[in-house]
Amino acid sequence: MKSLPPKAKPEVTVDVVAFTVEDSQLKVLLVRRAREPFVGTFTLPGGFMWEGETSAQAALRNLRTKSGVDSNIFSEQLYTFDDPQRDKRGHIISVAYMALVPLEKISKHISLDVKLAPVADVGQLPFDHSQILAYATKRLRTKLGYSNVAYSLLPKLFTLSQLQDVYEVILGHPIDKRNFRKKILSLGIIEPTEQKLTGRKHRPARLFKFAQRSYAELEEPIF
Amino acid sequence: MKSLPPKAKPEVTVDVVAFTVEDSQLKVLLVRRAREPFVGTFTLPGGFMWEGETSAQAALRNLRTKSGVDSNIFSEQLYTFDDPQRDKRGHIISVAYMALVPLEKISKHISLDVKLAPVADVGQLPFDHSQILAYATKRLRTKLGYSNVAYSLLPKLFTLSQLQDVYEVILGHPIDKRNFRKKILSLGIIEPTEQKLTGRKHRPARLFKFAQRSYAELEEPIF
DNA sequence: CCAAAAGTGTTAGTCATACACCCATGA
DNA sequence: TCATGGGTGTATGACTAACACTTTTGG
Repeated sequence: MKSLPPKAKPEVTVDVVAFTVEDSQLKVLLVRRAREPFVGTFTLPGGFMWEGETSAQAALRNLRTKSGVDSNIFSEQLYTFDDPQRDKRGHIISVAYMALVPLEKISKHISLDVKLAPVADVGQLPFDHSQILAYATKRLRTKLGYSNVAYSLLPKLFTLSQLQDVYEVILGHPIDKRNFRKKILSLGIIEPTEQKLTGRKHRPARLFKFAQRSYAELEEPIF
Repeated sequence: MKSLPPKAKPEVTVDVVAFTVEDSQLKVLLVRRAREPFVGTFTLPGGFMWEGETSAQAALRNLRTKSGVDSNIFSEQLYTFDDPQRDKRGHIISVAYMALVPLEKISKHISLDVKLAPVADVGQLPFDHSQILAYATKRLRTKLGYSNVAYSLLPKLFTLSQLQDVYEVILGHPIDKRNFRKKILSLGIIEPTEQKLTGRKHRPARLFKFAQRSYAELEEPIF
């Protein structure tokens, strides 16, 4: 291998894959680019990392300034994408983050420049954002299997059917209702409340809450 | 949050956690630093990433130039460590890599400046290298459970006891010999050969090989 | 013949899976 | 009273975990 000039250094950006579940579909937040390259097309929100901040801060800052989504959401670093060709402007590496947001915290920010796209049919995204999205989707699926992350996609109170829907949508296959309830309750990560969800045209569902609304890994896998 | 000057950018380095198994212990490769800060102390091999190369290339390049270890080893990106305070010289982020090396490929490079330290008692390392090492150790443990990575720590031919030793050392607990053999053989990731390992003062062991000597993830977890 | 590691099956318990009906409500 | 989703138990098969003795070699 040739020695390149040791003083030429790549620049660092962050990109955020913000997921939510809507209408029994896994969706990702996309924003319209304000600049070249790819002005006007929808991409993952992202931008340059600044000196003095962490990439995690940069990720949330970019998510906030580009989409308005803010406040107390789950996020975690995924992977650093660094193919020298990934951005035509030069060698720009990207630290990718995944954010999980309950729908209620996104809806009000939807606009002409901020949209939710079903992951199943986003099509091609600019840069290597399709690759980043694929990586994030896989990570989310895996993570669901050994942690309580589902809390970050649901409101404080939810029904078991809503919870099951989150699992089915992300795992991509149906789950038996009785087995799901047995399993999830035996893990002790959620607790029943006295409240019920009424006003639907069927039997009211009991509302549950997560025992802990912060990330925790489980001893034994769920699946 | 205040707007920092958008043109100040962090610099990018790579650090490599190179594991091997020796004497029934998980060990990590450390090299003596040639420069300030921390001249003369042992740290993970690493260095600046250059423009035009990927971080994966930078990781293997640094491993090679600082320790001599080369040629066809397993490596994967772990995580990007980016606390602005992690390096006193300024905001320098590090893309951490894990490398897995069979002992035979390391031994000849051991010297006054290159050593193997048991992970169980390395003590504190400079920078945030202890944190990086802890992260790598956890990743390795997890990965062992759903992939064939063990191949990367063993010679082409090995006995079942050697393989079991790798698992026990990394997982940190003993495994029942009969159950281990049953399980690992049922997965089909290794195959028996006709050869035996003789010359020991006990019954010769059959030698096995991995069906595939490249990374593969398993359908079902091993543990 | 002794020491050392190699090699080999069975059993009991636990866990995952498959499966169908009644209930409470709003319209 | 009908349509809709909420809520519940059991039985079977599969897998995990625990366990001890014989074999083959070198010294």
